This record gives sequence, structure tokens and C-alpha cells, in this order.
Amino acid sequence: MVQIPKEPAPPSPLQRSVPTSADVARLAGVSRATVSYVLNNTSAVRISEPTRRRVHEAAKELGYVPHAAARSLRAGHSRLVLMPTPNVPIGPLYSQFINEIQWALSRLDYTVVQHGGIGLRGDDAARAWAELRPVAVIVPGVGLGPQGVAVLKRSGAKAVVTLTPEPVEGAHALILDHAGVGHSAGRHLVERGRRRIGVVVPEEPGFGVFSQPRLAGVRRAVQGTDATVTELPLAYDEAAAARLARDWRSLGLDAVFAYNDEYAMLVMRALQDEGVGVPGETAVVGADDLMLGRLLRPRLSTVHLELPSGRHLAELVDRVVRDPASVPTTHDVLGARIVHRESS
Amino acid sequence: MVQIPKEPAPPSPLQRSVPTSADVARLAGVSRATVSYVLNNTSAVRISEPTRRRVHEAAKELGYVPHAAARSLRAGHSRLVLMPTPNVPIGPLYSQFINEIQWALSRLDYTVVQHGGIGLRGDDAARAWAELRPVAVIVPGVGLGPQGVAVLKRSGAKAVVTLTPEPVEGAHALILDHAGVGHSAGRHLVERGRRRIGVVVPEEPGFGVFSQPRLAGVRRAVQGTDATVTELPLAYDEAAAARLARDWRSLGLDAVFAYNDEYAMLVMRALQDEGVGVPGETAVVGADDLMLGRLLRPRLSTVHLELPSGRHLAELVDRVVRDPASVPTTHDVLGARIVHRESS
DNA sequence: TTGAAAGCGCTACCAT
DNA sequence: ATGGTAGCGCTTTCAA
Repeated sequence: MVQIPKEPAPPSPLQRSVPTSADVARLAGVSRATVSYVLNNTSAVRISEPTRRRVHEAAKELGYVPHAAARSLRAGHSRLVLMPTPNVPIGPLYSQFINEIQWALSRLDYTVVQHGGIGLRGDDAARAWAELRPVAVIVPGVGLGPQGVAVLKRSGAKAVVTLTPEPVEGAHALILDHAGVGHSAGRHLVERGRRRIGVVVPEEPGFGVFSQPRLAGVRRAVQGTDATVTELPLAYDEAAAARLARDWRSLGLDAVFAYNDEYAMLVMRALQDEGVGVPGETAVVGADDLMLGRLLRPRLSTVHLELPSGRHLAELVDRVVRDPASVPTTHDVLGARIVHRESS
Repeated sequence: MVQIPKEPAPPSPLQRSVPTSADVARLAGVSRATVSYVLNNTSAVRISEPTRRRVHEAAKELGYVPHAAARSLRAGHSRLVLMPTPNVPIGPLYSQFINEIQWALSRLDYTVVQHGGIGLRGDDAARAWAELRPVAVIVPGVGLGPQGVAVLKRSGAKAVVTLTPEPVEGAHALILDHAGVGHSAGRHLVERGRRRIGVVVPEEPGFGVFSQPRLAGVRRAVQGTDATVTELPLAYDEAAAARLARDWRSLGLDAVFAYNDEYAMLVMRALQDEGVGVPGETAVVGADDLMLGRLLRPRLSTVHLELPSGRHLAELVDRVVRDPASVPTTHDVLGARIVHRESS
């Protein structure tokens, strides 16, 4: 990139700086206003056909691309929808979900962007997002408090939608009932006569926000019964699983609820390799209802978590953006239900 | 959001519009310049401690967040690194990879953003990215031609890094050798005496850019031998796999290379349910070396694809951004190697 | 039908 | 030590 230093250089075709609408105007022999009218085909103004052509040709020749920042600065708003990138490796379920949202919002003419603010937490993260002046923010997982919501709204975000276990003051909340996931699993196991339930919790950092509510849900499910709940921290790693399996019989458990289907597979495989019968000796239940579970033998019982459809969520966002007052800050709770197969 | 229409209203504390640095200046009783100096602690200028305090307090009280667009418009450049979101559901391998990159680039003080431009293809996508004036673009998968690279560079992108099977003119290319993946698998199967190789290719749209090169690699590996290659389109779906397995013996194949470990599991399970012995009757090889494969029985042979470390990639980007000329547009080829386990 | 010009929020140069 | 101010690229009245 050649930097032309001080003197205003005569416009040369070889000039390597970024073309602006003024360059297009100059080349087409019209004003910047006309360029804007043509390229946005502003309906309020009629431009003659020859002029339009000249402008389009000039733009193409220069490889002109409008400057989004300048545009939205002038307009006073953007069509940017921001989602923070979760800072844990995501599963196929969530990956699919993200894609649906992006697709649906694209159809509504929003620009969707995932913001990779690793290491920023709480209000710092919210401030980082607010700098981009998004018109809406969709926050999965936790880490956003009422403060953060306020920052975003003050910065012009019309809609803040959270996908968390708990509602957040000021935001439109879709309650992902992780406790409900644990509760479904726990109740199912108790009903099937299990009494000593282990709950596998990932050791990897960052999963706690999901795994702890799930664990709490299991605890709630066994209240009033004589069943017990044992927390089992586990790394996603063959050796760790083998160690757990080796000690299994001394733990005296007759059931295990794993954080999700992948951890469930890890544990089930280790148990089987150790000669522990599933479900005879130990019942295994996973979560997220991945394809994976149906392919295991025995087929894996799991908890299906109902995510909102991308279309649904996109329409919610759009409605709130268009008229924030029209949509009350609903707290829709998304259901979780057990899918009983063979492992429990 | 209350819009104050025409008349310049007296500044009211209840005013709900987005606070600017001018508001901060007014509240602190200083000029906008001073606000800027303080909030960016500009070292070239010394501001008295009392003034600093007043500015900081005013900013906090108003909930002031700087406007990134205005800032980068003024500065003439941004620290934005853009990655398009792949429009197919991503696996754990890639998800992990993305996270590493974001982490590493965050450390270098870049803002990383994934752009969800579903439905935009080729140069349209490049233009959409260019509107955001990123300082660098990292493009996994294909869909970006030399034209697209040119558009990005003209718009001020200092670095364009592609992660594709083929180098792209003008970009710094890291060659993900998908053909090499297929080749490793094919050669391995031939060496183990297999002669009639099926290759499972996802039916879902969007995978072709990876699966076709992998298929081609297998074809290349069997050249000069008497082995044959059969393309097997397959949906990621139990019923489809069962159908394939039912017809398996009439196909007369003695080996199958699946698109990745997940498809391999799907196929292997269906074959086993049909009574087809693995690896006795049919060898199975997957790809991507997921944890999954080690948990299957028999343990899944797979092709390990070497992705660059996030740190490595981030440093490449940073070096190119700092001095584009200093780094030649290298074409690093990333290796693929077979991991032989029990299924082949 | 087209052009001149103001101004979005911010930073950096030049005065004071 | 602080303030005035020009100008980044764009859209949109208002005038001609």
C-alpha cells in the first residue's frame, strides 16, 4: 500500500489508496450526491439513465466498496446484530443453531457478526460489544448482568436477547432451562429405581455455567427420595475416563448422568471396557440428543433440550428492533424432556 | 429512545440518546479534545490529575462508550480481523481451531469477528466483508477468487489468508490438503490389500468443497493398481445408512473411506447391525481424528489433518499486517497422515 | 436532474 | 495544560 504523503497528488490510475465515493464522482464527472443516489437507488430522486450508467461503470472500474462505518455514522444506526462467540468448543447442536439464526437474520437484511471477545468478562465484554453500536445483541450463555444490558441499551441497542438459565433484568430472555435438563434426567433415573446417581461434570474451564445448573437440577429431582447424588469431575480424555471406571465399583453408584452425549459416550465406553454392565449394573443418561447417542450400543438415553428455531428467534429480534415497546420482555422457558432409549 | 427533533434541546439528565464524547466534555466542563486525551491516555499530552478524574467520572456517570465506527473512520484504519462463518455445521476440530485463533489474535490486540454472510457467494461475499474495512481477513473453505482478494486489498485489508485446498492468487495461502487426506486413506487401504473401495460423500449441500477433493485424492492413490473407487453419497441419517448397509454385499466393496469420523461411525454402526464384519469383511477409515474414533469398537482408523496452531496463524497475520512486503505469499502445505487403529 | 454543504463522533494538529 | 478546529466517508436536505 503506497502512502501518498503530504502533497495532494494528481489523481493517477495507479494510485493505490482506497477509493471513495468522491473518486467515483470525479471519474464519472458528477457530484458525490449523485453517486450516492445512484448506488443506493434512492427512490425520492430520479437520475437520468446515462448518468446512472456512468456512475456504475466508474464504481466498477475503481472497485469501489462503500464504507460501512461512515455510512452508519451518518445514518445514526446500523443493521448489525452481534452475538458473542462462546469461549468453549461448541457442539454440533449449538453450531447448527447459530447457523439457523444467521440465515434467518440475513433474510431480514441484518448483518450478523460473532464477536470473539475471549478473555473479556462481564461488563468489559458488554462495553466491547457496545463500541460496535449493534442494533441488537444475542447473548448465549451467561456473563451478562443488568449492568451490561444497560450499557448496551444506552449505546443504542434496541434489542438484547439472552439465552440463559436465568432471566436478565432489561433483556428479552429465552430461558434455557439447564436445571430442567438435570431434573428430567434425575427424575427418570429415580423412577427407574436407581438410587445412587453420579453426575459427570466437565473439568475443562468454561463449562461450569451449564454443568452446575444441570447438577443442581438432579439434586432437586432426588429431594424427598432416598436417592443420593455424587458429583464426578471428569476431563474429556480417555485416560481420565478409564481411571473413573477403574474406581467405579468402589463408588457404589448405580447410575450416571453425563454432562452431554459426548461425555456419556466417553464414560459408557470406559465402563464397558471395565466390564461394568450398562444398563444392568449402571444406567447411563446423556444430554443434547445428538445423532451419536442413537448409534451407541446400548442406545443412549438422553435429555432433549428444545432450542428455539432460528426463524423464531430472528423474528423476535426483528419485532423488538422495529418497536421495542411492542414486545414485553417475555421470559419464554424452553422445555427439556427425557428420551428413553436402552442405556437406562 | 427519545428523538429530540429539530430544536437543540437543553441537555437534560433524563435525555435517553446515546452519550457522545461531547456530552462527557460538557459534564466535565472541558473540551472534547481533553476528553479524548484522557480516555485514550495519550502520552504526547499531559493532563492534570484533577481534570483526568473529572473526565473519568463524567464518562462513567453517562455510561459513555466510544463509537468504534467514528474512531476508525477518523483513524483511517481498524484492528478488525474478519473471518467468514462457514455455512455448514462445523465439527469440534474446527470449532477448537476458531477459538485458538480468536484467543491468539485477541492477545495481539485485534478485534476478531465472524461474519455470517449466509447466501452470499464469491465476490458478493468479498464485497460484504470489505464494507467493514477489516485490516485482515482469514478465509477458511473456498469461495474466494483472485477477484475477491483484490477487492479486499483495495479496501484496505493488509492481510488476506486463505485456508483452502488450492492457493489463491494474491493471498497468503495455507494449503489444507484435502486431496492429501483422501490420498493417505486410499494408499493405506490399498497397502492393506483392499481392492474395492467405497468413498462416502455427504449428500448435504455445502460439503462438496471438502469432500470432492478427498474423493479425488483416493482416486489418485489407486492409480496404477487394480483397485477401484466407488462414490457413495450418503445423508447424515440413520435410515440412509441402514439402506446403504442393506445393499452392501451387492456392492461388493471391501473397504470404505468416510468423509469424516462422524460419517464413519454412522456407516460402521449400520454395517455392524447388518452383520458385516469390520474390519474382516469391510475396512472402515474416517478422517479428522476425533476423540470419537478412539471410543468406537473396533477403534477407528482415521486420517489426521494437521491444522496450524492458532498462535502460528495469528503471528502470520500480525506480521503481514505490520509489513505486508516482509512476508512473501507463502504456500505452506499442511500435512495429512493416516492413524492406523483397528477398523482397517 | 444535479450540486453545494452540513454534520454524524472522533482524534490530532496547532494555538493559546 | 487545555481549547479550537479540520476532516475521515457518507447521506440528505435545500437550492438551483
